[in-house]
Amino acid sequence: MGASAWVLHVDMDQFIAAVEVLRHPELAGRPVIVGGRGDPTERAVVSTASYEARAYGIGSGMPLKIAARKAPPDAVFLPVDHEAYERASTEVMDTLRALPGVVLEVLGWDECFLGVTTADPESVAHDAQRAVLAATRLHCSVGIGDNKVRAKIATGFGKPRGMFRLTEENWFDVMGERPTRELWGVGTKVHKRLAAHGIDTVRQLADADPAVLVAEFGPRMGVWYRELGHGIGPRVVDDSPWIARSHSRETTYQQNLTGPDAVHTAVAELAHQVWDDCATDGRAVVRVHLKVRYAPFETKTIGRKLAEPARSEHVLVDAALALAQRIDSEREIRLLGVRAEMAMPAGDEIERTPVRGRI
DNA sequence: TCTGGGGTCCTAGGACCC
DNA sequence: TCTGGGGTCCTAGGACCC
Repeated sequence: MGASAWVLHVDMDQFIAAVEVLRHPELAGRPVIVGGRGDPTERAVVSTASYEARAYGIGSGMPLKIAARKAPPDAVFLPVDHEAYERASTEVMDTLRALPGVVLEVLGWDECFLGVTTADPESVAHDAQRAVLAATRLHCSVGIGDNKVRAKIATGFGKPRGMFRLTEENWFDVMGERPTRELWGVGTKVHKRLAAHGIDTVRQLADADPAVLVAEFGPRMGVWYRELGHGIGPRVVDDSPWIARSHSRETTYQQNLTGPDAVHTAVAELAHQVWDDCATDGRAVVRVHLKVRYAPFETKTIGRKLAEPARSEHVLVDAALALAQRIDSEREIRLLGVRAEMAMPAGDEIERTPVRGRI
């Protein structure tokens, strides 16, 4: 059996909760919920729940208030500590990058793709798990696939601490009868729109009329979703350094905000923070957006391209404040956000793919 | 039941030009 | 007076991901 090209998807098990338990060994075995500032009465959501907490139906993205209601008395709520997870993440990625013959593409704090040519991908997956555990005392699961889509989906079948292989050969056996929602890139909205066409399962999506999908979702996404049904996806693992296309800052207010003065102050502050992020990258700003969430939950965005790329803070702040005039400051505002798109380096003709996830 | 913060990419529709 | 067809750029909004 000769060597061939494989994609491995490495995903840390309950990463954030695991990092917290390493620092606080006395929390081992207890339901740990990390989110916001660690105060379950605030407007915030769960970043990660430990397996013990998941047993009570608590999961990522859930409002902390709901989590608090479901949690048992011995549950622990902790604040998010970005720097700690960043450090742990760097250790994990450096460890994996050092494996012989692999190309590593970072997907997020706690996951990455490894590209490797081998006759025995399971053995590489084992090496990856052992190396990460030895270096960081953290466990991970590995999906093995013949492309990124299959590797990514495979990981879920390997959790926790295991591995799973998903390829063209077993794709329909494993995924054919499962709901389209389980595909990477199909969320609740698309799941519903597909169901309206009688498409509920992965196999039905694979067999769907491309013309119907294109009419519903457009030329690019329509074609993409059908390919997802077949488990088709990109195979190239790209280790080129990440270049952010934009930076943004947003805050949800614990008490709704209202009035022009409050809006002006908040937008100026956010724009200032965004400028710091862009300045760190050393790149000019080409476009500015404002995001407003009016209570109860109506989101609006307002944007404008700058007349020319901006390299100074006051241009960004002024542009944001000009856009802020279009906010209805008489209404109750839950959230404000400022986003700056930056000029990309010349020759940014990388192929885009609807599979997202890089954060 | 109440919905964070940081991102990426896609699409619709209008303005404008030839 | 009523009016085509195509292309590009821009804004707004939506969906998804971790």
